[in-house]
Amino acid sequence: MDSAKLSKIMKALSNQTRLELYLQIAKQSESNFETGCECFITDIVGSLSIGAPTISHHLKELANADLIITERRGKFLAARINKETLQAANAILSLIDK
Amino acid sequence: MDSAKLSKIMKALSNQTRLELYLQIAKQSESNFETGCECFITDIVGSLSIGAPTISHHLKELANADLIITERRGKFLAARINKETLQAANAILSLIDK
DNA sequence: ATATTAATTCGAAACATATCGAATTGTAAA
DNA sequence: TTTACAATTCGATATGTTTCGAATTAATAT
Repeated sequence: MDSAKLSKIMKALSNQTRLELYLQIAKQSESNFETGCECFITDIVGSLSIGAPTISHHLKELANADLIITERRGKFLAARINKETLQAANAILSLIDK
Repeated sequence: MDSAKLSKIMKALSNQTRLELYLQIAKQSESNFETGCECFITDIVGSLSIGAPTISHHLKELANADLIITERRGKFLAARINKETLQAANAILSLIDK
């Protein structure tokens, strides 16, 4: 991974609200192992202190950085962590503190 | 580490130029093990395509996020990686892709 | 002392981001 | 087929960021 890609990932996680959104998706995905590690956004909306339009915007940024994968399930939106991206980023940063 | 702190770290690494600056400091520090893993900024300036004022600004952002530690050495500025911060951030992200 | 080099500060311009309310679209339920 | 709910789009505003050039400070060398 090059620095352009890595900086994009960092940027996606640089906003506190967006980072919390990402961490929530990660947490929910874990506890929903049987449903393919997915998380319904509607279940998160209430716990973050921002409106739906902003959440929609943040989700797009996370997806754009390949940090999450979203899919519509009827009326709802499901999201899950894209582990590959996080692992690749981790790999680079781990090189530094060896 | 809480999400406020983690998002600040991410923000500091979210700009490509600033990330490259950080990675350069990491690289230089490694090869200068005998000098306390320090890196002289003046040696980096030429390799980045931005002016000195901007580098000064970026260094402040990195130091502000506790990602690097800087110290004046006479006419020059020395910088080194603050491993604690990176390790703490890595620890959180590693929890996700287990 | 003066000139030189490294780095910082300041002010400004250009650009990007976060957030909102209102209006809209997509889907399912009554 | 209306109603209700989840999510998105749009336009606007306020705020933050990146970068620069000019001026300044700090330290060294001539």
